[in-house]
Amino acid sequence: MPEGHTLHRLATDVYGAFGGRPVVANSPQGRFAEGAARLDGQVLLRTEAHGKHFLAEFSGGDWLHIHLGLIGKVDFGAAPPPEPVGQVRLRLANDTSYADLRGATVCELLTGDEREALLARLGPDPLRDDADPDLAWSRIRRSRLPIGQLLMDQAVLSGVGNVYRAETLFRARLHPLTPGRAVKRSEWQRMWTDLVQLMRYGVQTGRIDTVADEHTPDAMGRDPRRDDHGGEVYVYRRHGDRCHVCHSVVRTQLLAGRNLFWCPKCQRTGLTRRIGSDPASGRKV
DNA sequence: TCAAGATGATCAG
DNA sequence: TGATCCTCTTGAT
Repeated sequence: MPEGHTLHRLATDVYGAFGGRPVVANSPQGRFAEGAARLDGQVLLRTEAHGKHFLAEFSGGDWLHIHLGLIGKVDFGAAPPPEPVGQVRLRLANDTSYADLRGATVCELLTGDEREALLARLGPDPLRDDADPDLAWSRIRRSRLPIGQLLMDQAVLSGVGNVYRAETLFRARLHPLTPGRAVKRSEWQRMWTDLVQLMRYGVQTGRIDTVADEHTPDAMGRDPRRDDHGGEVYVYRRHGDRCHVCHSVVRTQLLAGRNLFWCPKCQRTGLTRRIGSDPASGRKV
């Protein structure tokens, strides 16, 4: 679930359900009992998302900070809330709604200064209007690490997870193991523009759909993807299946502990460029 | 019934 | 690089 678009939706949804009013807060599981007790009765002033981090400002001066990690989730429902099911770290409620947080890797209260420090170590977020893609570029162009690894580094840019990484690299026809310093500036600019567009669509729909019109199930006469909440994709978790474009078998490999997916034929660009050479002379394969 | 994974990140060595 | 944490779902046994 949680890539950047999920968190931006969450910020909107939490404010929609609880904004401008006092909340009832508790921690049925007990692990956030102190923090919840502190929030209880405070007015929710605003919510925001930066990359994969959710932040909410309360009238008492506290910032609620949530990071969903790999498995965290928030479920909304109409009041009155039922008995909590499973491990509910935090429940927010009012007259009309409730929301249950489960499985987050971070659920804590921050001061304003701590929030600032958190934001200072995040790279630009394609979903934020104030984001500067050049900040990410200045890191990428100097790094010998694979672009596939840099895209997932939240200090380089924030909000991109494994699905957007795989898909944006496919759409750029760039091999995920291309060293950052062998990526051309024009390629980076196209990828950033693409990420902005794909992730905005994700915020609107809650789905990650990355295939062009001519590659949809309807257009190609194949069954729609049905395994998860994701939409139609080119390579993410499609290893062993045929590429929609060239019919090669999609490959997978572990990189820095995460699964990488790519098409060996469509994504040959960049792989053989020599590190340190003039990017303009980078040879396409 | 139970282990393995999963759209994440941190820490030790 | 590997171990670890968080929770729930899926698929094998």
